[in-house]
Amino acid sequence: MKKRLQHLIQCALKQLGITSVEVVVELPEESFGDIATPVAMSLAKILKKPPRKIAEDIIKAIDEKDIFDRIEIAGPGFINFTFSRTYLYSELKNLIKEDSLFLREKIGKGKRVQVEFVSANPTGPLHLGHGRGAAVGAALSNLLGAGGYKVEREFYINDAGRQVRLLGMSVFAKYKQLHGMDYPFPDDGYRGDYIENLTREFENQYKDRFVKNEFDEAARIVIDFSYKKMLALIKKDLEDFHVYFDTWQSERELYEKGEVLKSISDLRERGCVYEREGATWFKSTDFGDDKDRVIIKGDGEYTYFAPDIAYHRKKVEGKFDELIDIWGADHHGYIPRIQAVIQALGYPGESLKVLLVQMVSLLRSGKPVLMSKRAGEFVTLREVMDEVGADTTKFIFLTRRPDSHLEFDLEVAKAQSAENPVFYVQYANARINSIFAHAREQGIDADKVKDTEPGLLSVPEELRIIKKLLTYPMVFEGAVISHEPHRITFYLQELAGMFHPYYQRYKVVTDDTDLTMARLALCEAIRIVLRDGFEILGLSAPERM
RNA sequence: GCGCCUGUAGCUCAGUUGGAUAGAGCAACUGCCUUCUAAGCAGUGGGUCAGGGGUUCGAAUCCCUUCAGGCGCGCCA
Repeated sequence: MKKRLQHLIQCALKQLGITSVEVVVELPEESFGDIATPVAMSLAKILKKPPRKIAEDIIKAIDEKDIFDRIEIAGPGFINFTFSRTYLYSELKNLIKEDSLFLREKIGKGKRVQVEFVSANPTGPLHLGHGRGAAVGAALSNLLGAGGYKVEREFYINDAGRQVRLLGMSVFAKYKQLHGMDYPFPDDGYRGDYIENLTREFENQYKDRFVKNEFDEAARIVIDFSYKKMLALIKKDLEDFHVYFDTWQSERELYEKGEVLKSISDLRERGCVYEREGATWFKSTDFGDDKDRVIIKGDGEYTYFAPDIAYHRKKVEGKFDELIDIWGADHHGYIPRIQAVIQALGYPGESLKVLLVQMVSLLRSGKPVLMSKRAGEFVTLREVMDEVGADTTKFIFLTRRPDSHLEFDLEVAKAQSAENPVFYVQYANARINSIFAHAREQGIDADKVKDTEPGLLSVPEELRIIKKLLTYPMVFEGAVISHEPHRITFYLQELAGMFHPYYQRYKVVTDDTDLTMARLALCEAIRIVLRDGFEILGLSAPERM
């Protein structure tokens, strides 16, 4: 629809001797028309003519006027187009016939993109902030996949370094204590019920095998046991949240394969690494960072940054055309140094797009829920899923821009779980489903909707819905380009908001067979679009509610 | 102190990357189940788009500035 109009206007402009102008097309307020362009206004400056006069000339030069009912100039120089019914019907038929092919603009053209998200430390269960990252990352990945990209969803596992070691130490201390020994708990150790459970599981498997050992002697086994259990827990949480990954990149593997060493010597050869005060530094200030960063500490240990250099080196040197990292906004200060690494390796800093997902502040009845990881007190994604529901939780995340600060009130969310907009949208799908079931009971061959002529659809509600359906590809395209899945969410709410009143007012299945078929066709089209949206957003599409 | 994000209806948030009279859900109030599912529908009220300047045909949107909130500025991760 959009492309067709752009093409028509482009041709008209060519006739007027104007080329190389981008034709902006937008959806106006309904009373003005179905689709509009402000192009005459933006040409006013260049042509030094009044915009309304330019608009007139454009309209005169447009071919194929028959797909429109009206073309009008309005306001300061908008051109508003209203489609003819014939055109709407034929497009509706195409939609039903082509299904998702009709809906999804193939913008990616097979380009390979990697989306890395969640990447939570395997030291405990996922919390709500991870949930937001998961919902957004999954939806964005699905969106890009639908938009013609080849998408790889990656989870980076921090299975080396201090945090998993600390996890192991925490479990080890608890294990010793379990055996009645007085053993110091690490200062920054992990606490909480899940550590107790983990310790019991560990004891269950190894009995008293390590009671006489110091931590270092058992380190590898305790650490591995613990983080693997935690990782399994995380995987289970994600699975129940209906979020899936294609690859799991291990940090430890980067060490073991020598990638960390290699990437440092690579940077060294490029003259971007130096020694000072016993430490090894990366000269990130050469690439716009505000200070240089330590890679290897004075005590010979790697910083967190070191494997990240290797990791992102692997990314940029990999097979991907585009790279997207989704991070919590609290890591935003980390962007310049990672992009410095990328530039130091000879790639443009924009090779990596970092999408920041803002903080989630958790409330209960308006009061902040204080979360202390240290004390092991935090509300997990699982608790919220259990309390509020997975679809509802996701929907709350997907009705907001990623960069908006989110207040998640458990009580409100729970209260809304009955009234949540997600059900409103899913209910539309369920209703359509039962309409079809009913139609079949009446002996109607509902499978024929694909060949039905929708010409009998004539009430205003029907035409409005058809027009709405036909704008989906535009909304979809905008969502893909801007990396904003939430646009789909809002669209679905609007579509459902048209369907429910229609349902209330008109019966689909009546004695009039032809009209019934036409209306079933409309329902089928709505269902196709709803399901497409659900699929992208990672929401379930219940057949009945 | 510096950097990033945010500020839109009582509350939670959209606003098609600069377009026309700023929208939705919740909350409040009034009605609607003998009908393909009432998780629904019809209706009412609700705004100094944080404040102030600027850019232009046109600003919630872009620039400057003030205020308010969040986050970040380690040889932590």
